Amino acid sequence: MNLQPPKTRIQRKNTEAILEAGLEVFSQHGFRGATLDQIAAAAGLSKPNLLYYFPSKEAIHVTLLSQLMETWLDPLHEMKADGEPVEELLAYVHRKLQMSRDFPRESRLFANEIVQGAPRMKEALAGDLKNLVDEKAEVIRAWARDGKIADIDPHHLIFSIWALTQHYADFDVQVQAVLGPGRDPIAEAETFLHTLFERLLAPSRPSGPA
Amino acid sequence: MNLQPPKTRIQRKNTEAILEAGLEVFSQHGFRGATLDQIAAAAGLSKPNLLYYFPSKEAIHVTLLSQLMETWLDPLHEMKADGEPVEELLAYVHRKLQMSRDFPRESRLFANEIVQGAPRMKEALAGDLKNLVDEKAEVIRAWARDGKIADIDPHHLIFSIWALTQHYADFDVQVQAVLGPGRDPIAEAETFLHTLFERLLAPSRPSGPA
DNA sequence: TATTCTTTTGACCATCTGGTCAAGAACACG
DNA sequence: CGTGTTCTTGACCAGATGGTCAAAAGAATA
Repeated sequence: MNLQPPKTRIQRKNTEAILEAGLEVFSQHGFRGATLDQIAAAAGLSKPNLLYYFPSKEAIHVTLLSQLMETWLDPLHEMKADGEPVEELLAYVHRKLQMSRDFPRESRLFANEIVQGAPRMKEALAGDLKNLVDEKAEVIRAWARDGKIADIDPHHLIFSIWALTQHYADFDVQVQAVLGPGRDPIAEAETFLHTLFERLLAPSRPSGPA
Repeated sequence: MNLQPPKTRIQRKNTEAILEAGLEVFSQHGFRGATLDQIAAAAGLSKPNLLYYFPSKEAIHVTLLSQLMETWLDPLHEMKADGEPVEELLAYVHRKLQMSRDFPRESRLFANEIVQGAPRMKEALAGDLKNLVDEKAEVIRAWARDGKIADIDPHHLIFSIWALTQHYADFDVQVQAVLGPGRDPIAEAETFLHTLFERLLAPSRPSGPA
């Protein structure tokens, strides 16, 4: 078992290479679809060498998943109760969409895991994730109560943000196939989603300070 | 190789059982994650017997996928240019959400395939799917031009319907984990999505006959 | 340079998995 | 009932795959 922070320079380099390779391969083929040989090759190591750094295939996967969880929750964490509600929510949408652009593999790794029933993540979902979402849902509910945004279900609002933004990473092949070549799906999505959430969130009877 | 429509009663029964089992197993584990033994067991057959009806694992998968494609496009097909625009679109959302409720395995089978790059479906996506979507996008564009609905990108509108409805099937574990027990996610989604699309589609300056 | 600790690897293994095959069981039908 | 056809299965196989191990090669340190 390795220590949490790799000690030597060479250890750090190789564990990083393995995780990068694992991300690449797992996100493309899923856990069972990925092979140690693929990952080893992608990391530029021999299979036994790879297993010198991680005790098993599953260990690599688990490490990736738990690292990912933090990155994944970050954008939601950044949404602050004391900001301007619509702005805060639109900014959250923006951050999530940027993640689809910048970290599509991470998104697909996550998607693969969830679609298949999250066998290795259920606790995290019902734990950290649920807690954070519940907390932010309360913030959103308060905004709605104050008439700052429309009165909609906060949980489903958050789901809709996830669904709409991650779609552009997870279903990228489909999006590309349907749109055809020469387009920038995420740039277009930026505009579209801005409009969508602006309209969805606009309070019925605006209560304006300013 | 089997004839398209299974001849004998027993052939029909077994091929059906196999496809049902395949759907169950593939949708839960993905193509590579599924094993012939699992499928055979789920179908109540021995592995060699299963291979008497389908020449290979891939053949089962392909059969499922192509059958699925039709079912999948149906709800969009039903959206008619001569209906009331907002109604037609909301009805489409409704149908898609019902599919998430009634055919979650089909949705996940599809999701698995797309997330992993659609290795066995790319042609279908760029062919039938793109054609249908382009056609319906034109209908939507016309509605927008006539001021019947808001002027938004039709392709991304369709993507948003897919993303939002399929999310409740594909990411069901996550939705359940976050919402906690004792709720009916899809019933709630029905309300939420109705509101969302109503607001999104409402034309800026209503052009009303009636 | 000698010694020790870390890193790397070739050879190997047990198991799993997709798929084959020949022979037996069940069935349809005259 | 007899016979040809369809259906089913136990035994088997080759290749892939996750993982082991002992020994070699490379740092690091003295």
